[in-house]
Amino acid sequence: MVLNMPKDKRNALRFGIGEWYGKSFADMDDATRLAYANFKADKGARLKKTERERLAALEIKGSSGILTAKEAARLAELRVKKANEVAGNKLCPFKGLNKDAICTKEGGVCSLRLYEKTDNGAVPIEGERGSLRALCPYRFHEQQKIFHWAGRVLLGDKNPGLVGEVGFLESSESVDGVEGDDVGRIDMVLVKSGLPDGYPMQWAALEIQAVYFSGSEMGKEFKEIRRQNGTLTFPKEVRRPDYRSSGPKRLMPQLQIKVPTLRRWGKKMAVVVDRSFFNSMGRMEAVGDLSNSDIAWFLVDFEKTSKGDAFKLVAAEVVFTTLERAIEGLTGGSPVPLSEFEQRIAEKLN
DNA sequence: GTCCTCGGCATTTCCTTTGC
DNA sequence: GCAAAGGAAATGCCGAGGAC
Repeated sequence: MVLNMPKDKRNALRFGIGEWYGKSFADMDDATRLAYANFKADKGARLKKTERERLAALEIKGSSGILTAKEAARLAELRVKKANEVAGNKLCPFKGLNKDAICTKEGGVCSLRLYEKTDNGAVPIEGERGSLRALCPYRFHEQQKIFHWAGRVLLGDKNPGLVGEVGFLESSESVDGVEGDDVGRIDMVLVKSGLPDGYPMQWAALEIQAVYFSGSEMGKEFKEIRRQNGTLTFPKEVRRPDYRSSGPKRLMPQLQIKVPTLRRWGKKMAVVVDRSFFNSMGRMEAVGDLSNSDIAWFLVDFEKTSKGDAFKLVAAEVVFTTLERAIEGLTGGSPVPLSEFEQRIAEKLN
């Protein structure tokens, strides 16, 4: 951890942009860095979900040549809107499900990376400490590797069906709410394919957790990149992956709400994080086999083989845990003895 | 002064309902 | 079929405050 080193050394290390619109920040040329820093996405040109779905449906129907005049006009209109969307935005190379999918993350920073200050600017730290910290959940969608991986491990099917946003908790009637409203959703469900009709459905829930950052807004970094004409310089501001916000605050409540129900149903929860995220948590006692677990942690690395290559997502390791051990790990510490805690209270009273 | 945690507001995304 | 409006949940981000 950065803090566990001398202060002068700490000041020479900062987190900066790891990947920007899918490309390695350290390896891109100055002109590209400058162009990205100047880029402003045209949010107004983006298609709505219903428009996107309608376009896809009409394209399929149109390929068989049986569109009505009204449908053909609508298709032409949506194609123009799609072209405008692509022209006014950057593409995301990781959203594998949609062709020409655009990046919708403000600023387009996919991941952070640690840099060391040098006389001439900065160099990225290599090795484990220099690994990418994914900021955007779509970073994990690269070529849908994680879905193939999780499907194979949990369902014995490397090409499972994918379903998003499925409501699984309904509210009770209350003064301010109506009974039956969805109050909780599972982000993604992997469904085993190819089962005979009437055969019990086999599926697993999947959560992806990227890390948020804490520190100055990225806009200040973009401003500095413009000021330096795109050269690779040491990050202007201090930022760090905010594992406390991402783990105990975001991921832990999700697991506490969803896993008990999944456990009653005899289903597993897959959680996909990068290795740095997992290592930032407290130690989790693993169980030896999927059958004894509630949660399967799918840990990924981001590697590149040579300078200039894009980083590739690599399936690194699967760790099986119970919910209880996962909560202990996410909490990230062991309680102090009661006597020590009461001593601390006494010190604050004095 | 710097770093880290965490509370909470803002924004995004999605779903449902309604009316044309 | 489509768009607009409204609401809910999830996510993203900022900044205050405490520790060092």
